[in-house]
Order: sequence, then C-alpha cells, then structure tokens
Amino acid sequence: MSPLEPELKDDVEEIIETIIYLYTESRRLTKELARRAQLTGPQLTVVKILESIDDLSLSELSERIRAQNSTVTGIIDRMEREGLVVRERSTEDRRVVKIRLTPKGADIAAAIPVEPMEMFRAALASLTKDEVRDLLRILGKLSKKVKTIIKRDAAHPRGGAAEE
Amino acid sequence: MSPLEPELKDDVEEIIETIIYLYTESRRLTKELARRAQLTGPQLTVVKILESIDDLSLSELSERIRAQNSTVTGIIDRMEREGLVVRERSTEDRRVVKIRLTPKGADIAAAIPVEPMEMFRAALASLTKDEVRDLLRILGKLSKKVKTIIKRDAAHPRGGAAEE
DNA sequence: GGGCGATATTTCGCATGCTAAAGAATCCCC
DNA sequence: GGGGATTCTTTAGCATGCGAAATATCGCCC
Repeated sequence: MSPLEPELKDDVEEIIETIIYLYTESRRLTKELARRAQLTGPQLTVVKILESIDDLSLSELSERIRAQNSTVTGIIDRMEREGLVVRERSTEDRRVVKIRLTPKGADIAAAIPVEPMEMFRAALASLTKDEVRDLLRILGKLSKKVKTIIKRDAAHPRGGAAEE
Repeated sequence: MSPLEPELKDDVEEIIETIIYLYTESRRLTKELARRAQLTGPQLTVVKILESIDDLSLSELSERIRAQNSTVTGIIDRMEREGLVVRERSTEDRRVVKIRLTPKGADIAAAIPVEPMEMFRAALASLTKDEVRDLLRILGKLSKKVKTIIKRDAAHPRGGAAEE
C-alpha cells in the first residue's frame, strides 16, 4: 500500500511545489486579466459564470467558486455597488437571493474574450494525448486518496492528518 | 505542438479542477491542524520553517511562503504580539530584520508533530513509484510551459494569456 | 395553525493577501 | 565622500476569505 521510499521524498516535495506553483500562477494571471477590465479576480469569475447561467442564487454561486457564503456576500456587495450585478429576492422562496448581471456587467463580461484559466489550457495543450490521460488518471487517484484520508480524519479528528 | 483535440477538453477541465481541489484541500487541512495549536495556517507554516532554520530575514521568509513582504509583515506583527517570535535588527545590514522563534514559539512548534502538507504526502504514498515519476515528469513539463507562456505574455502584455 | 428544526443570507470580527508609496539604510560610481 | 539608484521593511487602503452568531423564511409535524 505504501511503496514510497526515502529516495522519492524529494520527488514528493517537488510535486507539491509544482501543484502550488501552478495554482498560484493561474490565480495571479486571472487577477491580471481582470485588472484590465477594472475588476478583481473573483469578480471576473463571477461575471463570467453569470454570463452563461444568469439567475443563480448566492449559495449556488458560492459553491461554484468554492467560497463561503459570507465571502460571496461581500463580493456581491461590492459588485452591486459598482453596478455590475443586482440582487433579486426569489418569489418562490423568499430566503433565496438571485444574482443577475446588469447590462453594464454583461458588457464587461462580453468584452473579456478569454476564460480565466485559459493559460492553463494552453499549457496543457503542449502535452501529448497520453500524457494528458496519464496526468488525469494519476491526479484522480491522488484526489480519491485525499478524500479517503479526509473522511477518516473527520471521523477521528485528533491526530495529524497522515498517521498510518 | 498542439495535439489537443476537442474530445480532450473535458479532461483538461477535470485536471484543472483536480489541481484546484488538491491545493485548497491541503490548505484547509493545514489550517485545521494549526487551529489545534491556537495558530492560523500561515503562522503554523512560519513556526515550522523557523524551527529548522532559525534566523531568517523577513524577505527570505516571504519568499519561502510565497507571499509579499507586506503580507508577512502583518503575520509577524501578530505573531510577535502573541509572543511567538521576535524581530531582531541585523547588525551587518541594518535594513534587514531577522525573525527568531521565542521559547514559547519553539515549544509550540515542537508540539506539532506533523508537517503541513503531510496529508498530501500520505496520499502520494498510495501511488506506485512509476506513477510518482510520471506525475513529476508531466507536471514539470506543464509548469515549464506555463513559465514560457508567462514570459511571452510579460513581453507582450495586451491580449489574453493564451492566444496562439 | 403554531411552534420548532432546517435552510439561506447577512453581519461581525479577524487574518490574510495584494499594490503603491513612504522610510531607512546600503551600494556604487564619479 | 557625496548623491542617486537600489534594497529591505513598513504603512495604508482595499478586497478576499473564514467561522460564528444573528435574521429571515420555510417545512414539517403534532
């Protein structure tokens, strides 16, 4: 189950480093792209999501951008202040707030041609088909394992995250 | 150069999703681990770095945790307030501030047995040697390509990040 | 039909995290 | 050896980002 040997330790470090690098770099680029349209990174993400899905509740939006509701409340506050989106109370369930792009918000979204993460996509295009397939398979296995560890850790939340 | 075909588009999405998942999850776990010692995530990281390297300048520390100096200034402010570290002006170069663990900080560091990212390491241990090697190779190729794209983009910073 | 637990959103307080600009100290070059 | 460019750190202002508690509403169950 654990064929990992000492000599591979550095490899492990490097894999972690690389994943962190790829993540932070893609985020930085999203931010830079957003800046050209006078938006912040998360605001660009929200605008692009609403462009294709108009009419999303705050909770649904939070889930999509992997943030807490309270975080998204703040983001939407500022976007509403800037006239990019509007809040609309749902008529079916008055607890729910629907977020919708304003014409101004839609214009800005349309004016930004590339998706966030486009850079990532371009980089992945330099890999061969087989490499993409391998990468996907291995990362999938990795994240499945992580999910298992987390589940076990949630059940016995007292040690570190990795004791055998 | 770009053998990526339409049918692989979903694979690309999934790879990106997985990398984001792995990154955010490892961060969340670091934070949870830190909480048990009354620390925040970055504070745990700093304490663990200083445990092995005592005597690091603020800039060096920033570089290690991939954050801006101004961010680290704030983190160190709060850690100093809590009595975890002290600032010492360097005698050789009086512009430099050395950060050092206090006995209290050292105790806390010693009391936390696992490294941040340990969960990651445990998950990687479920891969075979060959998989680790492949993953490392492919991620390396990927990040090299990203670096190239960034460099090109920095030279011509006007379009999106990925135009061909 | 009234109360009670569950769900959706907001508020509050705090800790990152960034950029730009200010403040110190050093370097370097004439 | 003096001054300007450079480097190290901090300050200021803002935008996430989180958890916990407060609010509002809904659903259900008796």
